[in-house]
Amino acid sequence: MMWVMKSNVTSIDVARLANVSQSAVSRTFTPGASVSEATREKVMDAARKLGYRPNAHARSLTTKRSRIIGLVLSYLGNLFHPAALERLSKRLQADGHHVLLFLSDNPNSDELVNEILQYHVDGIILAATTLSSSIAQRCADAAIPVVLFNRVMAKGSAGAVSSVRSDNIAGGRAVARYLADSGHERIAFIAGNEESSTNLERERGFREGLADRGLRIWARAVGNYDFELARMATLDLFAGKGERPDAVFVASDHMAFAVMDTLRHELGLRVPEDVSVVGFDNVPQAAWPSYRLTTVEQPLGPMIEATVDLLQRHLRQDAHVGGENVTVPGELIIRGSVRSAAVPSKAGERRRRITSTR
Amino acid sequence: MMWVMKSNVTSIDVARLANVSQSAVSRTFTPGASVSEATREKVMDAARKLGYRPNAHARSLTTKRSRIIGLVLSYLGNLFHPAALERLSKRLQADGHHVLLFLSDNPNSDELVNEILQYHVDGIILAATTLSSSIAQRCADAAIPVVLFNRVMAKGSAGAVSSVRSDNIAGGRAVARYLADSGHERIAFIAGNEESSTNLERERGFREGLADRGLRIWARAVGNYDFELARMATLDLFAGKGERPDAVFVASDHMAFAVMDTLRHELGLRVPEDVSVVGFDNVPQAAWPSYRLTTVEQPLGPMIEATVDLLQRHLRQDAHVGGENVTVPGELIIRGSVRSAAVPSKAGERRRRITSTR
DNA sequence: CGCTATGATGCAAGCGTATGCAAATTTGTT
DNA sequence: AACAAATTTGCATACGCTTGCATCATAGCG
Repeated sequence: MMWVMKSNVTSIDVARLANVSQSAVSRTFTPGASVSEATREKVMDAARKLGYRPNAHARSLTTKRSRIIGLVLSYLGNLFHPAALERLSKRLQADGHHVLLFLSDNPNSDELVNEILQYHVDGIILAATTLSSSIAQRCADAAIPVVLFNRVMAKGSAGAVSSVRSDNIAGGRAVARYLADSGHERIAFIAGNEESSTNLERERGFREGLADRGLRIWARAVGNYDFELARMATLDLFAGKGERPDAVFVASDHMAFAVMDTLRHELGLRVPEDVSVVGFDNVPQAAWPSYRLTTVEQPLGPMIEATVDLLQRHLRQDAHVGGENVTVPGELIIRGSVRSAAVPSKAGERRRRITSTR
Repeated sequence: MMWVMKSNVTSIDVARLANVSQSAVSRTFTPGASVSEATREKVMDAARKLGYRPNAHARSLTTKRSRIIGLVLSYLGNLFHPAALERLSKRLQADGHHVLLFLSDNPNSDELVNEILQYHVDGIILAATTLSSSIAQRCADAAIPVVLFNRVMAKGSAGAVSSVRSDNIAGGRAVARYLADSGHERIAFIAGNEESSTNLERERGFREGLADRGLRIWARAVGNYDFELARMATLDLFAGKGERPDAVFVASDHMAFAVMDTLRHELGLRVPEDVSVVGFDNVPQAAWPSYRLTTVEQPLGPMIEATVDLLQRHLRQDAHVGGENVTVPGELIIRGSVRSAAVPSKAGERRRRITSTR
């Protein structure tokens, strides 16, 4: 077994050893090809002896499929991203795909597009909130399917780019109603990246929800999905000596942690007694006892499934399928960061279905 | 500019349009090849017009270098991993490499090795704490350089596999001394994965450090680098009605958060007043106000540099360089989770150089 | 037993690029 | 102006694999 460690073992070597043609070797390693059981075994034996593995580059050169998916992220600091990355990656691997990872916060991504396309990836998943949409368009132009994860195209020509996201609008609205219904009046909002579709939608839903209850955003600041900036935003919002917010809706859990920490440890305020905090994403840390953050779930499982499904569908049909936008419903996860009549038991949490946007 | 979106533009198409040979095209895109300025421009023009990008697969078929690095991780739940992944990935990209990501907690990784090797990656970075060492060996046998990140080979034949880690032994020892010197007597240890080299070394250094001060581990439990298991371990350690630990050294920050949360929110104990907690890694969250965790730094910057450097060196010399083991020194980051005479100011932290192992 | 489906096999032509070699061109030198 | 040296260019082949096509062996059927 694998005595030879010459790493450039080719199908020809195997063929020679097995006394068959090179095609036979190729066929044994091509699922669904026509090979008799006899030769298949001869080939496998020889292959094992030589430590042969088909060369993926040569293969994709002829088949024009690389079984590689390009995955683009901006950074992993926001805890939602590693979680998404991990599950996406494992899911794709399970499907026989492989993930070429691109980490880039540089929206001027001519470079990026080039490098991705050089590898003739079968598809691209764009999970970078901040990347310009033009990159998506350029990839789609190159006739390779693109699906936006957790974001949508700014507007205009959709091309062949699809998207998957949770229902940010409904989520924002649910938060607004929940906060209003539990008696809050001076409700602040801390935005993420103001350009991002996620923030836009969450804020919009939030505004609408407040309006439904005859309220409006009482104060607003921008945290740009960053921990430190969220801290500054909090200090801003609570700076004056006069009236202060009695609740803050934060556009991401990651920022919400900063907000809670700042409130508690810098401003000496209690959460939720003095001020309520709600986040968005439901990252694992939101359930940690230090935070017990009430938040809107982004249902990773369904989002991943939808993403992979879209990709698969694009791959099967060389017919140019138009872009499709999937919205997955989430739930409001009620933990302990909001003051309300009925506080859930110490470590418990309640889940509340979010009614669809319209 | 790029009117044509036929994606299979080849160097031949470009050659035709530019009135040169295919070789000329190839040469313009090969740094260091011999092309006159005149033809280079003709080629570039044509290439731009057609939207040409060299096919990476074809290229690596002939050059036998893919500019792809395989990066293997087990999971991203432990916050040290995403941080490492992000910086590694960006560093490699900056070097013109690309990252093929493999997420796998399955140590029976015949599959994994196969899939990696099919892509003829230029090198492999193994950052999965739990993966069996045999996989490293098998890759090294295939004559492709392997560097272990944040872990070392169990033992035995080193082959061409190198490793980079921080000085876990010195770190563990520094914690022991620090805890002892600040007056703790009943010092507990919560282990990570007991097989992992990181845990082995940290625990060993810790034991040695305690011995230096005439102490020994007062109680011990296993958290297996998992949040929930660390919680259980904590409950275990503090179960009895009698004497309890007055300090806990936890083998990773990620588990340390669980420990602090459990101590504070389930057991009603104060940190650091009632019990001190020290972690390992210095992940970003360790600095968050809710935790202010005293911990041992794993200096990501230097570790990344060392890793990339090793890789580069292996790539340059086709001569089979033997394995090299790099150990990067870290520092003890003193924040607020340890009771001591001099508590650092509210938000501050002190850094203390760790003297080398020997 | 002969004839036709059916499946297994081999041949050879690509897939898109890099590169050694020889020819052609430019440059430099006297 | 003539020749040597240096540089640029094109030709042709190789990289390792897949796949259409033709051939061959086998089995199925009347």
